[in-house]
Amino acid sequence: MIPHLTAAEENYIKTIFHLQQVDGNVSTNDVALKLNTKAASVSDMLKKLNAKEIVHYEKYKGFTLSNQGQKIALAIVRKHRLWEYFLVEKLQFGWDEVHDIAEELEHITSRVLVEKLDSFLGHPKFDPHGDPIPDSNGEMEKMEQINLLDLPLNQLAEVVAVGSQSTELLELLTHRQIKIGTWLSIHKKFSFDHSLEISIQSSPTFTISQQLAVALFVRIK
Amino acid sequence: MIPHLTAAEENYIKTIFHLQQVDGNVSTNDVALKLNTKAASVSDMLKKLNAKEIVHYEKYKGFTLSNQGQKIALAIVRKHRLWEYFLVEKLQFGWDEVHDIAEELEHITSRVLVEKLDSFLGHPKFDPHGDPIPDSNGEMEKMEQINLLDLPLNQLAEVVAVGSQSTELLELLTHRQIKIGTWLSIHKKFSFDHSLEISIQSSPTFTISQQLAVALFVRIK
DNA sequence: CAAAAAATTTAGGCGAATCTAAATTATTTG
DNA sequence: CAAATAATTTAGATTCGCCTAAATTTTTTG
Repeated sequence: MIPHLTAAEENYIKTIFHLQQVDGNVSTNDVALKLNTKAASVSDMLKKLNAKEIVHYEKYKGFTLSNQGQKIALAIVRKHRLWEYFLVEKLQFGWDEVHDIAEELEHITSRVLVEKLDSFLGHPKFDPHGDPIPDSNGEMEKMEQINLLDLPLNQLAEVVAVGSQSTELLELLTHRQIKIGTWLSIHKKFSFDHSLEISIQSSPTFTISQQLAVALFVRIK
Repeated sequence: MIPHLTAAEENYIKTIFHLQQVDGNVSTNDVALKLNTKAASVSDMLKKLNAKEIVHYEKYKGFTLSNQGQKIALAIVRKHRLWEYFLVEKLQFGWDEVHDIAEELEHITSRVLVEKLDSFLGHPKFDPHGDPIPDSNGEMEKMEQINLLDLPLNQLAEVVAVGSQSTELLELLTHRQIKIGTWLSIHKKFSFDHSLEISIQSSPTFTISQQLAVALFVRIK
């Protein structure tokens, strides 16, 4: 049913999946760029994935993941995000340090391992960056998230994702005591510099810059 | 300093290390047998490992791990056993189920991951099979272990290792409530069939077969 | 100790994944 | 809309790890 896949094949599948998410159309060059490889290598791999019916592909005409391919992609994303959750919540990594390690861990093959890890972690729904973790059927929560800049005044909202994974952002958010799951509301918006006066939970209000606000995504209750 | 190693190279290093433990002399054929490969492939790999100064090798004359090679081997063994400990203690795997998964996990490269995992697990000294876990310097506890058949009568001793990792053995030990760390003593030895009457902790005495006894290794306080 | 057996290495080849350079097809634009 | 440009694919090579078959060296043994 599920063909055996090498780590390289899995990386292509995951990359195509993610590129499809942001813009339905994916090109050979896009994939090459993301994977730090050359367009010629992508062509080679597309032929292989086509033979395994993981992508629909006609040369020079483009390609998309098959249903089969989508399922595989979701399984890989599931593993990646569960491991990220493990690394941050159990091993005390910072969220900016876990991506590369999870990139390796996601290729461990045991299905039982994934399910036991999921149980051990308490079936988390979101990873440390606020991205949803697919369940074993590939279902995941849709996040109706909006940028903090678009949140109405005095509307209580929960931080659910961040726009980047840089160390600098993490440092600032840690200092401000903001993390995924923090509830906040905006008291005032200053149009001059687009800074915001906000309060989190029951603490005193403080001000955040426009640059910080664009990096935060929230969901209304 | 440490050359980059592929998973295949690491597997050869670990195998040579283990074979050296039991019998100082290791042959090309031994390695081929352990790795389910052919002698010709081992020769190929030996040339590569020799070029990287991981083994000392002269053709037709034999080979051994260099100091460098030993260090690498110990680092791999450390990772393997820490992951086994994690799988059994945290994810509730049976000890007979974890070997193959740990075989994959041991090739994850991050050094800081290993140290954080070690902390998270509480710096365990022995893995679920009773084998010692090297520390980050490659040091590990020597186990002065003897076979249960050689334990003197009425001498209290701790189960520290098992001779096989079969499901059948695990099933029996679970039923008998014996595991790594269990304290026991022998009350009587029957020379007819080499069965033993033993007691664990403060429970009533019971009898175990010779076959079971040879599979158990204990250490005297 | 010489011939047979066993162990080891070399030679040559294969599939996976990558690359560069050249060829082909699609797209853009004057 | 034809020529230039961009995107994509093919051709041919390379490295890694493995294979089989043949050659070589070591070890065993009659």
